Amino acid sequence: MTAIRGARERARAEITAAIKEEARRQLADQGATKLSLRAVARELGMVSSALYRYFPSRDELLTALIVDAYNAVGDAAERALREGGGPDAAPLARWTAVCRAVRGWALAHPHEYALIYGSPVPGYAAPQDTVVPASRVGLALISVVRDARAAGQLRTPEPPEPPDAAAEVPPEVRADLAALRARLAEPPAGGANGTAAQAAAGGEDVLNERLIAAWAELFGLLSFELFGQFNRVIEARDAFFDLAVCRLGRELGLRGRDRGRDAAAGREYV
Amino acid sequence: MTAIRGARERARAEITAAIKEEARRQLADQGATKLSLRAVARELGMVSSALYRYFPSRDELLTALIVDAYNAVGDAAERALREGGGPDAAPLARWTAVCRAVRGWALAHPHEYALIYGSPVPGYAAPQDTVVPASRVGLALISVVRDARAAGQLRTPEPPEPPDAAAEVPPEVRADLAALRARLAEPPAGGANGTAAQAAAGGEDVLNERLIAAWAELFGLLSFELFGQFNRVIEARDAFFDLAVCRLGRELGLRGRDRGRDAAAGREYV
DNA sequence: TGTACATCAGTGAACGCGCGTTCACTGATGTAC
DNA sequence: TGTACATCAGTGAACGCGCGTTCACTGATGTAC
Repeated sequence: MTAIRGARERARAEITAAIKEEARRQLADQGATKLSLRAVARELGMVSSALYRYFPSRDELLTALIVDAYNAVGDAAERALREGGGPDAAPLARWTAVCRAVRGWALAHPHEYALIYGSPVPGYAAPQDTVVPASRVGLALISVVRDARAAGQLRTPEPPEPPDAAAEVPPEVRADLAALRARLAEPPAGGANGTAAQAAAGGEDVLNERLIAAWAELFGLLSFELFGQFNRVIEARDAFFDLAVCRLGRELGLRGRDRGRDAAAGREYV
Repeated sequence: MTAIRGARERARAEITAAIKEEARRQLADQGATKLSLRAVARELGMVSSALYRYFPSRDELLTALIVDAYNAVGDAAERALREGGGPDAAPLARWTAVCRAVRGWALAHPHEYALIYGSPVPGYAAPQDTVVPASRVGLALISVVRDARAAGQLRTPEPPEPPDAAAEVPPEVRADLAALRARLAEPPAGGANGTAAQAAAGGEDVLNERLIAAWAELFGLLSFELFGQFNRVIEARDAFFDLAVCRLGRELGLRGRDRGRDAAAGREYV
């Protein structure tokens, strides 16, 4: 990756970008299924076969758009994590900042949202390249909770009332959660982190289940809003979303007031 | 609607049903966007133009499938409401029964699920006919809470801890919730129910916000499971779903144990 | 009960369209000596 | 610095496909008298 590249290489990068840009435009117009190589080429003043110099097939172009979309929403979430006050801000404020950033991106790019969080495109199988970008929003949400705990700003969830055996996290789920923790664990500083991790695990299962469910709820709210299920049900979309994610964060045990709730209503969503 | 109809009318109903059935089959194979009148006709041994005797366009056929899908999942939810023990069963058990029924249908009919809860089909605008069927699952969930309250089986939600002004339901959302309550209210038995409804409203807003958010979370969980977001994250799908909806129900204040949690793991979903 | 007419289901051909992908090709841009 | 060759971007035509929808038509099924 030299800073100065040959003219050919530069041209290639530019045209690749132009193709993706035009493809995104058509995506926003018509949705993923209507996206066609021919139409993109036509709009760019090229002949359709020329696109094959840049993308070996329509599916590869789609994959590139999917990766870009995951990265765009991931960027938005991570920016909110930093600019929402950094690790020192009130955890609840960070949580809602991330949620609002994701919603802001989704409202601004509904078809890209549908591309990655809606029905899978028929006949298209997501390749491995999408896995890491796809996880960025989830990781941002996890960061909020982690940082809060590190700062002693996390209440421990109250046991259910009345106590109920069904509230315990069953072993299969515990295994999933343990695998996740292992995957997310930073490389160990000391030697044996396995046992330490296991010791800490028991108390965390309930929290982690809530966190994953909150992650699903966030996108459930967005999908309902964007895909029309809230039509004739909830019209005060901004306020309802704020209220719901604020409650969610509080249920996770995040401390702090949700500063900026009013300020966010109008301008924060572009 | 006479019970005995002419042969023509009967044939018409049968063929209409056969068309929808074949269309559903293709939907399950390839998804909504690939559904084509020509392919349906071909499979039924008809010529493509013959379908226009039954559906004036592809969009009308799609609409019929959408309505059918909403009704199918609505049926499943309502059946669970009745067979999950009726109004006298423990509210939490009824709640999880409805949630599981919805999931069971979704897993059995993923493409129909995607048709109604996934990305909107581009260029297709859902007509008014879909509104009522689309609301049936939500109404079933509401019933659980209503019946529980009527039976004194509903805990009132605890105020947030620490008390937070942001936790109060803002006026715009209160207006939406009031409109919903009005729409759902049974015709008044006495004369002036307006004031009585208003009096009861204040205490209900928090509950109703949670209920709608729970509704969104239910489908957020299902969409994540069906659309692939849980891949490499949660593999114990049954157990995780049960755990999450059980907690959800408890957070709503529904009393009772979640009976049948173990029994449900394997067989209940078909 | 029988006949004359209207209604309807289904046919087959056609219109016009857009799509993804392949292939042999022409020039222009880069590279090695 | 100049020349010979290789690499690459883009062209234009073509293949083969499937789609939604229209239209004039043929028979069969129903209805009114």
